[in-house]
Amino acid sequence: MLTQRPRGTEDILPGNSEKWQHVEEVARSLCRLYGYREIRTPIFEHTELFQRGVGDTTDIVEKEMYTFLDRSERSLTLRPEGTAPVVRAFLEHRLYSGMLPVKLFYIGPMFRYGRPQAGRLRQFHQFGVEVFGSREPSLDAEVIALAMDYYRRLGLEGLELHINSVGCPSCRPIHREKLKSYLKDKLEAFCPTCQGRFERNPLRIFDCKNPKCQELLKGAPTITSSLCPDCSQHFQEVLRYLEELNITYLLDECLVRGLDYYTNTAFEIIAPGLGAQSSIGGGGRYDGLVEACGGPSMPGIGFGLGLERTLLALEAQNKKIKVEDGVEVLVATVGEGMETKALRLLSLLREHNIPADKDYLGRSLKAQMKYAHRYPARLVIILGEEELERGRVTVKNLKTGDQEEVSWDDVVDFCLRAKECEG
RNA sequence: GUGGGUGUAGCUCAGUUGGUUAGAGCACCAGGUUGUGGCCCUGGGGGUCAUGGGUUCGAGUCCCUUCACCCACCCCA
Repeated sequence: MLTQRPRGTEDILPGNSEKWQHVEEVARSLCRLYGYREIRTPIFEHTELFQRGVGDTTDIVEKEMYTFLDRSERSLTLRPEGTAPVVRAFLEHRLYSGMLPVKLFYIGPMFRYGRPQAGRLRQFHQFGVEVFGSREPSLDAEVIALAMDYYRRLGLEGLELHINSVGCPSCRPIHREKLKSYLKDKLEAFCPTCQGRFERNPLRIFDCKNPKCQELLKGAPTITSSLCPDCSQHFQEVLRYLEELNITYLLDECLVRGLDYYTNTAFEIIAPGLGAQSSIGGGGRYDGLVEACGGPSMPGIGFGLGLERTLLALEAQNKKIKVEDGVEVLVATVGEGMETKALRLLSLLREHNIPADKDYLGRSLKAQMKYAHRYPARLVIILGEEELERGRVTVKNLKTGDQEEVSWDDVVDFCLRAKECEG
């Protein structure tokens, strides 16, 4: 269908686009406060970047990527997430050879092919940050604090911060094996889904909602108990810093992030009451990713927040975003030959940064007044033959209904003053 | 990707056991005498009844296809 947008995409229309501008503006100003600078990477990248960066056994890479060949037979992919492209740019431009740490943020569309649902689109938007060059636990705390601060400033309440440590390449495999050997002889009793998870990602079994599976999991080894001393200490310090910052968290040993590159700290932010798409953001540390992408050994940490879901959460909590609309002045005309004067007045007002507009449908004065009210406009300047012959115009304040004649030369000043009064 | 629900004007919905030119409210535009909004009155524009096919003398109404959205799962943002 020619007039139908592709499945899983959205048009952001006036009335809504202002809300997007708001959530983006809050993100930008917050990043400035925290010392993060914006990076803009391409919408598409070489397919291999995501295969290596995200992990080629992940669902994202296996079945959710928008991959295509360009005219030179290069395999390209619309970015499904923000971290791998930022890492790529970080390496390509050798940002690691400058001042560390490098603190970056991005806002933009991501693409994943899946069955759409509310809060789950094929083209969706994320606000994310990435920091390279430090493995200090205090940085983990800052990154999490930034995410929580963002939601707080937007007015969201009752969010849950789930946090866990997924260990490092030296302790995670050990835990994985411990868990598998524990589950091995009980496997028959688990639900089919969990049996499938056993080989692919045994840690995911903890996620199962089936009460029978949960019962069977009691007594299973937890990741916390398998962490190596370094990881364990790092995690404890992160938690301590969070407490110092008064950020409440939920220790969630079931939390396993879906992307391969995470190490140590993993977290997820949940907005209860959003249905199945209640996870509005998440992130974690990825100390091995930069090196895996061919760069130097360089720790990293970041998060990605879903903007559509954030907006949904705001709506669910009845947090209205003020939409700025209307104009300061609407110029109305009466009689023939007023067009030129109206255009000149408009350009004069706009030169003085007074938002102004006029009717372009040749409406009667009555209809122009109605238009002004609907717009809405604060002032209407009426250009009529009678006044203009005396070098004057009529200015009507729609809020108070007051109306007075002002000389043409004073109109701009008059509007500026009126604007300040109501300012 | 799996299972289920829904689909009539821009929006919210009517539409009787299938039966003439498919309706209402809101919104939009114009009038209600000659230079001033909200209310009221009158009129107007706008729908291939999501799509393609089938059953029937006849389908918005019954059956199937496709598409889109919604819900759950999978996964995640």
